Amino acid sequence: MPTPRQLAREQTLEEIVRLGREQLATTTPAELSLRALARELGMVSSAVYRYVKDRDALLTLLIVDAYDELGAAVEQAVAESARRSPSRRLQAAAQAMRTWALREPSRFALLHGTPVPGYAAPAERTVEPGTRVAVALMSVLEDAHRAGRMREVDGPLPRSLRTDLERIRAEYALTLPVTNLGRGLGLWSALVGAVAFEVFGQYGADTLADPGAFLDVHVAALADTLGL
Amino acid sequence: MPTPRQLAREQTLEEIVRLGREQLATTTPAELSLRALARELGMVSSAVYRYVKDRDALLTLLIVDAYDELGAAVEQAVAESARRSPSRRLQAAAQAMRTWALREPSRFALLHGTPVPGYAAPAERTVEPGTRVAVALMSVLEDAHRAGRMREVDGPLPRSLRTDLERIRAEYALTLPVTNLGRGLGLWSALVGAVAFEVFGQYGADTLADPGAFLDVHVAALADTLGL
DNA sequence: GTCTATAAACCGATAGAC
DNA sequence: GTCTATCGGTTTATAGAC
Repeated sequence: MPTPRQLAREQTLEEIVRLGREQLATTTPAELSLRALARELGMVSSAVYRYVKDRDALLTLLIVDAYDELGAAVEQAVAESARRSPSRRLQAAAQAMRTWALREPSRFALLHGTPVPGYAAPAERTVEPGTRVAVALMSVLEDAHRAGRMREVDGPLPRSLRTDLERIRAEYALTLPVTNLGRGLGLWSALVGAVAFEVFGQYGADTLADPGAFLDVHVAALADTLGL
Repeated sequence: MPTPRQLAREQTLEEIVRLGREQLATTTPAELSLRALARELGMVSSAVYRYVKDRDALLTLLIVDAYDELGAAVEQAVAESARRSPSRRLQAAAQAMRTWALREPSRFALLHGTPVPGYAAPAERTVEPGTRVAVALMSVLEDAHRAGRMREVDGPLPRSLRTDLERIRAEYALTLPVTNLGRGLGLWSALVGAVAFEVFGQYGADTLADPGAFLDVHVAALADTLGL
């Protein structure tokens, strides 16, 4: 039973996140300013501290918010493509990520760009949302494996890497071979890399007329290495 | 025939770049401060404007500097591994990039992290150094192709993508098939993505005990899609 | 080419009255 | 919970004397 007071507080917090997102549109995460936020809120600077402990807490709020939105977008793409081929599902996931990142470049940068010096995300709040995209990608691989649509890829793995992958496999109750899981992790970073290249403008201004089409081709090639 | 005046100026400019690099170690590119630079230089703030037009010019200086150093490191790895297999050469290039990025995380972030809002790199100064890594990677593929160690990968390419790739192929006087060139571009972004994941700490604190080993395995898989 | 001084902003964070 | 006032910094950039 939330008191009216708590409701108002909740609402203000949402407003803070909303305005924080807006602020990110024109500044870097490292330049986020509680004071500017207060201005927009129509509050005096010190009042904000009643809602947000300090600048780092605001950052955490925004990071979790962005991870959740990106994660939801990718999960939805994966769910909606459930009846298509694994390779197509990965393409759908990649395009969902790309679309979100192009619409929200600064929030994408908050997640995958330059870390804010001196800020360390609290693991207990950011790890779970931060892995949603990876988990969604792995679920595509896992589905493919269970449906017998994925061949085991070979290649000897260094011992420590095999150990790590086996731990992850157990943690998420996966059944696919660890070699494939390893490539899946590679896929994750490759996707983020490809999207970041486009969003951050590193391909060069007019190198690619249709980066979306390139991403599809790229993902198809990556799916191939995954035994799909 | 440089006058003593010009020599001194040159030296001061080098000092500015050196101190700018140091400043990047603790701040984000967007927070680079001409004033802090002046302090370190033992100059008064306004004096710096004699050497550097404004903050953006400093940024450009540092970006070109970083691109050149990273590019040289990767080129060296490619050159030194000339007699190894194409796949090994790509691994060497990837490790060179990783090593540089881990040693210079903030300069790596300057190149591949969050763009500075409001700053647009002048193409005529940054494009050439900015493509050195990509050119080095493509040279490995081109060498492999000419030595008959690369099979043509197939896969239909969308028209506009094929056109773009053919233009690039002509521009750099490459002979490898455009399909392979396309995957090469994908390799570039995938490498940057993988290194960024590690440098920016996105794999999670203790997910991988030996990220370097993972990168080798990852690159080997990518080389496979390249027909190597 | 270096200096002082200055304009005109900005920031995080806190104390303490109401 | 909100306010004023404040501490103790920070910045880009310019004008003008030397």
